[in-house]
Amino acid sequence: MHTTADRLVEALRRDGFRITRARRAVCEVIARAHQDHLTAGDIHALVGDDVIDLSTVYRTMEALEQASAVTHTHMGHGPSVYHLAAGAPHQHLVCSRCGVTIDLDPAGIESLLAEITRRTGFVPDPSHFALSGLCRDCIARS
Amino acid sequence: MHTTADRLVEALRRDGFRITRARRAVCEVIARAHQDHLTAGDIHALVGDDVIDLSTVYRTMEALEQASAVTHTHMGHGPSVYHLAAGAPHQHLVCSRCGVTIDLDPAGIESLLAEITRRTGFVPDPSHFALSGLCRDCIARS
DNA sequence: ATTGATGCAAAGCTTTTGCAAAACA
DNA sequence: TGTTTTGCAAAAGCTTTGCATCAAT
Repeated sequence: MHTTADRLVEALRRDGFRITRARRAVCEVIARAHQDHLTAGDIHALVGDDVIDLSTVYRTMEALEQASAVTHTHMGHGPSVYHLAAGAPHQHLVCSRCGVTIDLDPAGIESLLAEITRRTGFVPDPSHFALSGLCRDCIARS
Repeated sequence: MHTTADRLVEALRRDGFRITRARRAVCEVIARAHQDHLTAGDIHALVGDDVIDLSTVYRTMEALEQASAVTHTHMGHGPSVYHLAAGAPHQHLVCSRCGVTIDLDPAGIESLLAEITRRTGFVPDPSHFALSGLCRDCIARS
């Protein structure tokens, strides 16, 4: 039985990366919090600020992205967030007033993304940038 | 007959901002390049690096946004871009391979946005973040 | 033994801020 | 004159990089 961390480590190995203590630690942290969106700083703190360097976190995430094991999303202001590539990619909605983020299941917007492709030839990657706006609660409050 | 620059200056005045040489210069630059997406650095260079300070550009853009005369869009990597608020807001598509940006007529995505609102109560502001993906040419090349 | 990865420190890039001097109303 | 704005310089926040040392294969 493979844990998620093991699968991440395997992905790195498969892509020719060496397996180090730092990389294993990062894999364990992001596997454990696999539902969350973690910034490089979050990952650094979870591994332990004094255990590995922040630059090593960035380099490890770069390796994991190259191995197609994780992706990152730009959230506008603030830092980018990383999440596992496994599972359906989703669109992030971020409220410009209260900052809450919502993960939108891609199922319902696929045909609409296809419409963009039909008109422009452009194939969107909805998971790479968040979509800004106002959440239901902030609208209700205004 | 009012020029676009005059209209921007008026918007500032209407909002209680003082009209200074620096602000007038910024208004003229962004009015002249009204179709383009300019970064703060672009605007600074167009006004003249030695004419006003870059921080003044940022502060002027903040004032213009408060006056609802311009908006800014996050393009992911690179700096944010500013453009006139006049005219229909549009979705920016940015190619993650070649960097080209495409302005998508909002008519093409209204149904997508309405669908998101129907499901989540979230009202997206499509002009505030770009949408990443691959452009037609980069797809053809691969 | 080779090659790749790490830590550290420094820098890059975009954006923000504090403050005294200058400009506007 | 009274307040706002500017320039300058510095810093903040995120991310990248150079390089000598260390670890993995």
